[in-house]
Amino acid sequence: MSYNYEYARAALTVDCVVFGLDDESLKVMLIERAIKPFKGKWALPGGFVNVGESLDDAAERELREETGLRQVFLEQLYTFGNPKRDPREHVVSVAYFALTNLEGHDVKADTDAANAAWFAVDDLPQLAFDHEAIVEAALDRLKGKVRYRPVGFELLPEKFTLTQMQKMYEMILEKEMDKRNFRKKVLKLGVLRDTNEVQKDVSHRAAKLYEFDEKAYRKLEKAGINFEV
Amino acid sequence: MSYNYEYARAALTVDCVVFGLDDESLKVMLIERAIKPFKGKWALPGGFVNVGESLDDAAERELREETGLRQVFLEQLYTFGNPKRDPREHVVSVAYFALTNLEGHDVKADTDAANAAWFAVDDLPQLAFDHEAIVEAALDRLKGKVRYRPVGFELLPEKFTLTQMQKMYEMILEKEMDKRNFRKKVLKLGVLRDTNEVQKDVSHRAAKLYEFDEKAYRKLEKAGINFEV
DNA sequence: TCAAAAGTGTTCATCTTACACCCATGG
DNA sequence: CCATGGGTGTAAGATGAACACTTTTGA
Repeated sequence: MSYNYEYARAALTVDCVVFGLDDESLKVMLIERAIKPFKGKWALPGGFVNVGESLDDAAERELREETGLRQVFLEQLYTFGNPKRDPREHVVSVAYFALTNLEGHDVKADTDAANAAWFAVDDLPQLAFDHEAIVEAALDRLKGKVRYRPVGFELLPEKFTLTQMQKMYEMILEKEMDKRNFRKKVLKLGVLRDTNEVQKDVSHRAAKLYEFDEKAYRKLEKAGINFEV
Repeated sequence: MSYNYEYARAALTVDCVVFGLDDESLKVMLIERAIKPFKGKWALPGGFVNVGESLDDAAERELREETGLRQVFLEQLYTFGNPKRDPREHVVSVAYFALTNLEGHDVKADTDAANAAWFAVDDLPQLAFDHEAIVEAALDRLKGKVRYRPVGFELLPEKFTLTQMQKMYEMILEKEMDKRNFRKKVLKLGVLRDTNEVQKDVSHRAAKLYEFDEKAYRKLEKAGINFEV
């Protein structure tokens, strides 16, 4: 089977920058390429968009196929179209960025990717294609977005402590924050619900656990009050 | 001549949302389609991306070819890939948004477009394809961006009065601002250079003319001080 | 009883907002 | 001399930044 067009066409792919967080650092998921070009190099999960398939669907599908991840927060980032970015031919890639909580997402490359793993964003291996630039753009977007949109919660477990939340902001924004001011500010926002539970199995005073209250957030958003950390 | 691929490929286009400003309103440039589909309907300037051509180049080229505009501020916005957005086949469009000052840019459709004209954003005709959604996205981006990036200056003449600048913000953000507070704030930012010139041919006290001081802005940006209106 | 992290208020400086009148110019 | 927009300051309230000690818990 083959397809014929009057004019030449670039190929179209999606690539996903998936962020995860643990105690140590902000991480990105990479897969080891099983095929040429850049065979053996680390790259972002992604692949070709099918004709008739929306871009969002393609990103979701590739993520599922290559990393086993589903139902993560996924948002279009930017489209990379430099004709030299792929050595084979002109391949335009629509990049997505995704946030997920690392806990319980042990990655197994359950498909044709050779291998999948999390890497700290400040210690990435050399990447295939222009994927370094894509990760860079995703990081910029994350940094810009996290301060005025409640996206960071996707990186945390469902129930989290204020200290975990503060550390998330500190890791993403790469600056330290004052504990008292941080708590005052986020509690005043009114989007955290106290679960009346506390941490278990910690060898110090157990912290309260909070949840992000999506409904409350939507209400505030409609009222024109804006989230800002 | 024809081109052959092993897998089907979507077509790739760019579309540009070009904003301009006059005393009355924020405007968008549209062209009347000379060919099917949607022949006779208004649409965003744009067209097919050539293989081997970068997306930015394609956007610039299409803008030049279809509207005669050059050297406008042009930035990638979002990529629209719904397979149904073009009735012919799956066409993925990378949308750009552009800012230009309307003065002296009399549009002449100097090419194959039937006609080109400016329309107030709050009074657009029915548009071809999903171009309404694209304009919407561009407006959202403009509103979000103008408050913390000095992009609005692209919409003003090179030398402008503070009142013109204030009106620009009021039109984009759709809310009124206090004259004294506005002036205090923007002058304190330190990115406006007083040209020592004043308006001519006005039948009232002539206002001072200012220029945007790009160098000063870059310095402040490097120092980590951020622009915010 | 010690180590480790949780939790909590006040002060000072800065920024935001609201608000009204005189000035310069051309017709 | 009048119409039109240009230009200016102050006070009150809200917000942001700096800062240190006590509490709880498990080992």
